[in-house]
Amino acid sequence: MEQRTGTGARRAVTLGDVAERAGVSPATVSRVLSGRYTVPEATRAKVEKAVRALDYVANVHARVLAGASSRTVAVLISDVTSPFYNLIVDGIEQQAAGEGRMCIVCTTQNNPERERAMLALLREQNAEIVVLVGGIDRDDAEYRKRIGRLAASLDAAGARLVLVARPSPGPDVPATVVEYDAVGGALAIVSHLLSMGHRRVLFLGGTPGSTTTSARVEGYRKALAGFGVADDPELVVHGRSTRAFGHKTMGRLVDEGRLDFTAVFACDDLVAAGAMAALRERGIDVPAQISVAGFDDIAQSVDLTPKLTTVHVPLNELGRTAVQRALHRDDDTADEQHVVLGTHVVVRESVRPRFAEGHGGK
Amino acid sequence: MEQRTGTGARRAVTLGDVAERAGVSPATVSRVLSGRYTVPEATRAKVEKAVRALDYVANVHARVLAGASSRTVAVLISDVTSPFYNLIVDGIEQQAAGEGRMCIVCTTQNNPERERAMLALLREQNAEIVVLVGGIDRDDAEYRKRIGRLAASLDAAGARLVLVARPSPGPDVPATVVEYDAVGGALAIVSHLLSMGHRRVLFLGGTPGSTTTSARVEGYRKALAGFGVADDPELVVHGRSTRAFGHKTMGRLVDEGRLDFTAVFACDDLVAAGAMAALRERGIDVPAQISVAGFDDIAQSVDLTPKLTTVHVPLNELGRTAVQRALHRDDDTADEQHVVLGTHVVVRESVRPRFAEGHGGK
DNA sequence: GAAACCTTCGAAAGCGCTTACATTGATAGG
DNA sequence: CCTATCAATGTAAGCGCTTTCGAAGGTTTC
Repeated sequence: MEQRTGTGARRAVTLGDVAERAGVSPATVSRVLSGRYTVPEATRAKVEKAVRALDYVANVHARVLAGASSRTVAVLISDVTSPFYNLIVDGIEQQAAGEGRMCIVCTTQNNPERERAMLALLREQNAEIVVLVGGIDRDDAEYRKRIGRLAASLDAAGARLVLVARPSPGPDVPATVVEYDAVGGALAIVSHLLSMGHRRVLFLGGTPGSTTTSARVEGYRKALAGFGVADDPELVVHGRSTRAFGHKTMGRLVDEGRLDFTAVFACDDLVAAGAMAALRERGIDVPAQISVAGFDDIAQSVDLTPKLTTVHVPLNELGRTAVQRALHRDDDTADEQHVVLGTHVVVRESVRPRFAEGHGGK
Repeated sequence: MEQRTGTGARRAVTLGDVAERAGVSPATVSRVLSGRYTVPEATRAKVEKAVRALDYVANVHARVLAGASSRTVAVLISDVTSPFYNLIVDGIEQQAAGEGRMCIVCTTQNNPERERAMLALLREQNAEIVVLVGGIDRDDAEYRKRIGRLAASLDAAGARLVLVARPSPGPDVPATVVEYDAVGGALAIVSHLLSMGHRRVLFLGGTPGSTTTSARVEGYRKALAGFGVADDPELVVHGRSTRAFGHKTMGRLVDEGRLDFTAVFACDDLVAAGAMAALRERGIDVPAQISVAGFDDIAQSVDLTPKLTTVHVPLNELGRTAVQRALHRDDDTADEQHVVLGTHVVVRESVRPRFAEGHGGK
């Protein structure tokens, strides 16, 4: 517990208090606590008893200042509310906890200004590793320079930059990168759509230019090319990756009579959910009239009606792997500092062959 | 950026480096940075220039150790993945960010052992406020004692304990408590069910004994009493608050022929989602044959089929209010340290009058 | 029984910062 | 012109810890 001086001023129990109570020096207490020294059983017992009696907890700030590791993993995401980020963070936290690390999770709310401020804060925190999660809006030279600088500065401070679900900024940047195969996933699911006879496939959602979107569009185009289908720019409609966007935009498309597609590849499951809701409201049956496919395989996609056919992304594993690789980058067992995890199509109910039940698109 | 000495040892830029470069003393740099002193414009400019030139960021640990505030909000939840917690954390982060605070989010993974360890870690962190989110498994004397001790110890260290969506441990405990009206919400929605003619209402899910469950059960019982309906213990089936539990248990109930209810009040929306899926798989129509109501109003409840009738809980506001009250507890404007936010029924499609379409329950 | 060694543990420096106190030079008052 | 006053800034202590260094005492070796 804490002690109060007569004036009401307050201070926490310090290592010195423990030392005094145990009848040893502060140095000995520190040694017992660190656990990395051989301390005779008798001494250790005395110290541990005093620690318990005083309910002592060390002051991290002092500990870090004196040179110990902060044993902290800092995570920066744009939005706590998104299931995509959640699942990644969950993986990060599980692994971090398993390795005895704390997690600091911060959000940028999609505000570049805030991202910058947060990064500064995280640098101050002396985190062991700093994890940046999720795609970025533009992968340009300026961004690469910034990230390179950040990586170098963390590296210089003995910390490690980790990029999860975000492309590598280059091989010479000292960072751990853990991505998933977005192009492959998009290629696979759009091929699935095409193999079911669909020829006009709407690509819906995804901030234009963002790395996440680009990869998914690339897979989409590759699939079209593979099937010899022309790529109609009219069929790519970008926007924010939210349920609201999917809902609003699909509604507008239908209302404007632009229903010249028989399948939709939504940039992610949330957009797919919105789009399906909009179609249902207008009496258009999924999948009988229109097939819908998503991306990410978030938990709720099995609760959509029909159950969503989508691309499974190993989100939890992404998080776990990132922390594991970053922490053990000296071990020869976990040496790889750029890993790409595989994705795969999960076939459920929202995709059906074109004209399967006598309905056609349009 | 950082500097390297010849040996490859590394150190970050310190305040002293800035001072040297600016040609002033460390104290002056500190004064400029803190912003709470009148420093002549010329000096301030010199210092700021040096700060920028060296890309200096202060070391929080040193800063805190020397007595400054950590400006940190620590949050403890059991699971990042749950939409209920997410939305609360989102609110906490928004408010914290608005007030210039960092957030540290930790999870206990529902492990009491881990919760204890985390609490110790958080105490070490010298957070300004420590927020505990969500109900607890048993509100007994032992728990109250523990929380009382924690509150006192934080208070003694100048920090504040905040309880969100968790009942108050007593009026004399120095803590900020922000709850929602769970009993009222449950009362309202079960009354809604009863007013639709349902008489046998299954209560599904919720860890038995947990404060969250207890409050919801209490509202359920009150509603029954209000309508003069006997409370059949057979109709209360507890379990974990997950989709999986709702799915499995509802499936089992149906398969065992225990379908002697016409409505279900699920302890939360996730359980409702699972239950609805199980019913659908067995060809039982919701809401024609069975009505289902949930609790929490998480985002995905509008994407269930039928759209879920549920109780809206102001999760985001819960988070924001908590931080705001805890931080401004001296202001007379925000003085209230125990607030209960209201809940309300959101009527959607999953509840229908009993026998509405010629179907009966059972 | 002296030399060599090991074990145990205390003294003290120092991590990077804030701040109470000291110092300086300028301005004002008598 | 000397001193009181004040603004500007430097000096130095100390926050609570880790860790190097060395002292003290015990054990082994020949």
